[in-house]
Amino acid sequence: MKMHNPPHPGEVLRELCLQPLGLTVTEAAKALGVSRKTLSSILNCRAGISPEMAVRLSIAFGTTAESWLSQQLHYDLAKAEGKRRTLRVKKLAAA
Amino acid sequence: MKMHNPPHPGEVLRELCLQPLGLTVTEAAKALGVSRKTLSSILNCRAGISPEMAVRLSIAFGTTAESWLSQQLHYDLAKAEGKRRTLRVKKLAAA
DNA sequence: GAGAATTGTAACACGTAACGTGTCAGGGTG
DNA sequence: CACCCTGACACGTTACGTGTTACAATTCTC
Repeated sequence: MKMHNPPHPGEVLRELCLQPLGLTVTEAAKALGVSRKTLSSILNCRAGISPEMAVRLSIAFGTTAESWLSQQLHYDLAKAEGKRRTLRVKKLAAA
Repeated sequence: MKMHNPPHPGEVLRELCLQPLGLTVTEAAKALGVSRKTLSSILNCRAGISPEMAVRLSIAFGTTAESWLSQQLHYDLAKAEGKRRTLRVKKLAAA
């Protein structure tokens, strides 16, 4: 069940929301109530989906905020898991 | 299926991990490889579970990192949803 | 009761992240 | 050519996670 290469939510947003509707970044940013740069950063994988942004997306595109944050979670988690072996942690309970 | 009052992961951590094992904050912090303050902030709901912390918890307590981040997600989301009506967002697709 | 351990928390510093505004260069289109 | 869209950058603000240090309050132990 592990996602080895979870896509950045920005890619999904662009391909599943903006492109099908023929929306430009400028238009979408305006509708979402954020700056063009903010949306651009997300679309280009330079920023993550914040909880507030997830709610904005859920309003604009009729999806659930949870689905966006869940994608972001798996993306962030994949990176954190990559550092698992570098963390010095003692086991406190049965693994 | 909505979680109206998702508990802060810190409460869960204290009640389901530290207390059953009789661990002090100092001991647990040392085992996790973080400062006492960092763990204390989480336990007292002043800080969230970061992806790296989730991995640390998964190692120490034999749980999954995803479960911790998922709890944090729902906690953060509940707060963001509270501001849903204050966000000026235009609908771009069918709700 | 006295001393030690535990805990919460405040102050300060640092790195990172989200967000805004402004600007600029390149590409497409009227 | 002029205009719009886009990506990228600089700068500033705000917030958060983390560490260190320090202090006060509580609790445990002798």
